[in-house]
Amino acid sequence: MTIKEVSEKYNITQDTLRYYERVGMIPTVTRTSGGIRDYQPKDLSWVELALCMRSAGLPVESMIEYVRLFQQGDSTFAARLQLLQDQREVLLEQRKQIDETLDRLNYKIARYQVAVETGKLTWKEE
Amino acid sequence: MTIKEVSEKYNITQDTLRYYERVGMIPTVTRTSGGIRDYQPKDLSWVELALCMRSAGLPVESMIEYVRLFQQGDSTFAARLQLLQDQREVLLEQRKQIDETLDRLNYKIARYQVAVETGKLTWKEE
DNA sequence: ATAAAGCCTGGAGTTTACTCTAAGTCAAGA
DNA sequence: TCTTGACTTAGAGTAAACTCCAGGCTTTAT
Repeated sequence: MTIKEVSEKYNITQDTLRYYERVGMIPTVTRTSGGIRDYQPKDLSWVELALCMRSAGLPVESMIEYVRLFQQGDSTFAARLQLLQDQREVLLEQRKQIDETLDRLNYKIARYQVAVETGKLTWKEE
Repeated sequence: MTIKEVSEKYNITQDTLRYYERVGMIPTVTRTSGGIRDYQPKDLSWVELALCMRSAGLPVESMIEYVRLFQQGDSTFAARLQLLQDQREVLLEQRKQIDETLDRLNYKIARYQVAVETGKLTWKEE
């Protein structure tokens, strides 16, 4: 699969795909004899994992570290487990923040709906 | 309340408080006759709102726009409501992404826990 | 065979959200 | 009054994550 096809499949730019590879967020992608990227299923699964992590807001650096550990082989199982658990904690905390903000937004939205209908505020400022 | 006290209360730097004010993410803070910031309850509630939005990852720019609308007065109720609803959509989507990533992380964590115990992988790569 | 399109690398540029610095002002204690 | 420490602004600097560009290969279609 060419980089163009992959970029269209996942709706990201080719530059981003090259960037992910360059910084080590995914391992080196399979190449043709001419040096052109030819994404194999294994390469795609790394791209998918990287996109999944990034879409949740996890830092590129964590993914780089995970790939680094992966490439060091089976002796890094425990370290990889720890890294994944740490990232899970980050996400749980992030989700908590989002839920708190959603509560606040919902409250304000409800008040503004009344304000829009009646033309006046039912609370003091902000 | 001095900027030092506010920064300690919310655990952010004084620089960040000044930055939020400078870019218009919160309205101008009350000053003493000498020009020094003296946060009033109303100023604090703006700081709180700003921090709440930022902690959920919402962009500074959205908050700036909200403050801008707020300062234009009662004619902007509908626009403010729309803005808040848009931000809610962003957060709901973000939470969805986080939940998907959490599912993936939990799956990998479970497998690595087995791998750490047995010393070998129970799946193919990545 | 050659032009055009697509891909390559290395490196520079951009955006967002701070963070730091410099040079100066204000305020409380000796 | 003077000094010391906190505060002020304007502007420069930084980190993260892309994004763009130049100059040069590779492949495909004519």
